[in-house]
Amino acid sequence: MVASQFRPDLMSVIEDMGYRITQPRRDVVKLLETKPDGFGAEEIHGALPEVGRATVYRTIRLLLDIGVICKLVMRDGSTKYSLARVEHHHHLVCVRCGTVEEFLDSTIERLVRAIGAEVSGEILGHRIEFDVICKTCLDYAN
Amino acid sequence: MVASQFRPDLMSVIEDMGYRITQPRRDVVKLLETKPDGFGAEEIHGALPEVGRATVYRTIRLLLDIGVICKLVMRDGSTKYSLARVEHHHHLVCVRCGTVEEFLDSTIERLVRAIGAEVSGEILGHRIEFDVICKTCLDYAN
DNA sequence: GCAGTATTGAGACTGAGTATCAATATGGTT
DNA sequence: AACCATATTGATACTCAGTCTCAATACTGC
Ligand SMILES: [Zn+2]
Ligand SMILES: [Zn+2]
Ligand SMILES: [Zn+2]
Ligand SMILES: [Zn+2]
Repeated sequence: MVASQFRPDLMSVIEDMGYRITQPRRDVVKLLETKPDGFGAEEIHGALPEVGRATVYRTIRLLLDIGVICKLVMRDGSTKYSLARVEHHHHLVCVRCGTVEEFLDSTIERLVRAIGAEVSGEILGHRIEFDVICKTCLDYAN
Repeated sequence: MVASQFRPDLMSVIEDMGYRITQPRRDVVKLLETKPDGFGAEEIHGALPEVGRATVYRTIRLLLDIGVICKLVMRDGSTKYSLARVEHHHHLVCVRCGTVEEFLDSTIERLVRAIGAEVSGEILGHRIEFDVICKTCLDYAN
């Protein structure tokens, strides 16, 4: 089971994968559903004193495994996790405020597939990432 | 000064940037010029007992700053550095042997520029990375 | 060669993430 | 509703990559 295009209840995705529904998992998931712009692990931990640090990291790993969040390494080297709304997508990351936006473009996907034919070896996957200054930050600068 | 298309002597690039020519820097640069496939920082350090660990990391940072190597975060989370032969390029990373190959495609660059117009906000840069099984690993599997 | 400054190296330190393991919570069963 | 087997938790110790500190040393311009 994988996250659908329509953001189902994350807890039921976890359950469907055969994992148990626990209070810590509920807490973490509930919190990150309110943070669509990407969040750090320690940020979650700080906001949930009742959940152990190890459990926060374990839950993040679990959510990564089942594909409902994505991991992003920012330009400054820090790591952010962000809810995955759609299955295959890329990211626009604002270098100023850090906001993460998902990005889809069928043309680029077609091209990427075409490149597979030209390249020696077999392409298994790809990642595309844009460094941007988002609309909000641009407006704010004026 | 930035690395040219023709891999100039890295030491002179360093000198041109106003940094001093030192033995540790010579050692690190010399070693990594023999490792075109990407290398880890500890790997360099292990191979150069006469150079301090901090200096290895400092030299890597310096080379990143002047743009003659690139930093790659592998799928397993480990970090590799790899000589940059050409200025703007992307990477084909073999998920089996870890070999890093540089990749250029004018079509994708044109497309990426075109996307800039469609997107709200301003695109500053991009990164594209392919996970592949390289020719050698494919052949070896047969 | 000298002076002034950039660089070095040993080692302490940080921060993200993982391993350990006894204690606890969960879900299926009766 | 209590019971059991096991998945999960949390405190803590640990690892690993990378950075900081600072006294000692090496460069470079003069
Ligand atoms: Zn995403
Ligand atoms: Zn894609
Ligand atoms: Zn490269
Ligand atoms: Zn490009």
